[in-house]
Amino acid sequence: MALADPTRRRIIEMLGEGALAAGEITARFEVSAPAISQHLKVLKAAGLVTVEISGQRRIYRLEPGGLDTFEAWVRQVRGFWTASLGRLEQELAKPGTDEGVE
Amino acid sequence: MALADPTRRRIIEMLGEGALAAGEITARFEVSAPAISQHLKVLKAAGLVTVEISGQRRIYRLEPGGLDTFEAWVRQVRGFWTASLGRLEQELAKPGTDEGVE
DNA sequence: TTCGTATTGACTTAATTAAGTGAGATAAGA
DNA sequence: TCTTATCTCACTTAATTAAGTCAATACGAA
Repeated sequence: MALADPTRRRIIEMLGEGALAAGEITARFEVSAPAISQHLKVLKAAGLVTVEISGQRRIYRLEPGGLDTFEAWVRQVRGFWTASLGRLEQELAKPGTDEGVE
Repeated sequence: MALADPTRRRIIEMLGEGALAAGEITARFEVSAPAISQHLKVLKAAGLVTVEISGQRRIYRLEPGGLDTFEAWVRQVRGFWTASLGRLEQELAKPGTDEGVE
């Protein structure tokens, strides 16, 4: 699941405040550039973010419909009144349920 | 010309003492990894070195016939008695003569 | 239950590709 | 001559792909 990982959720939160280049996202974490690159790949595959190539940079931004789709999915699975990302943590962390929002 | 650049000649000298992974070559210079990667690409295109992929590593070694071909070329161009790499420096450094040994 | 044995997933290291910069050479025009 | 425009080439930065490690989970057999 794309949002199972806390690092990916933090990326989504960051992008909520505005678009960022891959390198700017990496700078905000302690892990390596490839690690972030791989997270971004998952988020993109799940339809949660989009990329715009600008010269040497890759600008990542939130896909407007992406979180809506995710929210709808969450409601369906758990009921919308418990749809807190924090409380879903254990549920989402279960492996093998990785078909994502899309 | 593949051997016009002193960095590339130093790489060839290093490989003369045995095969090396790309990273080991990089470690012996002060420039960035991509810079070395690009030099290795030129040397490979000129038939002077070969690569063997070994897991995550790329092992570079001298192509046995490569320098022979180069030497023959040098003799043809300058006469074998003046075929010192040092004295050819200015000649080799001329741009636009980049068809190489091959 | 317990003990291998897979599988998953986040991560690192190794290396590369792609894009852009800057210095030196070349050539054409005023 | 001077100067301006173009080209080449070594280089850097930005980002990624590929390969491998490691810990946690899941799972079937003894």
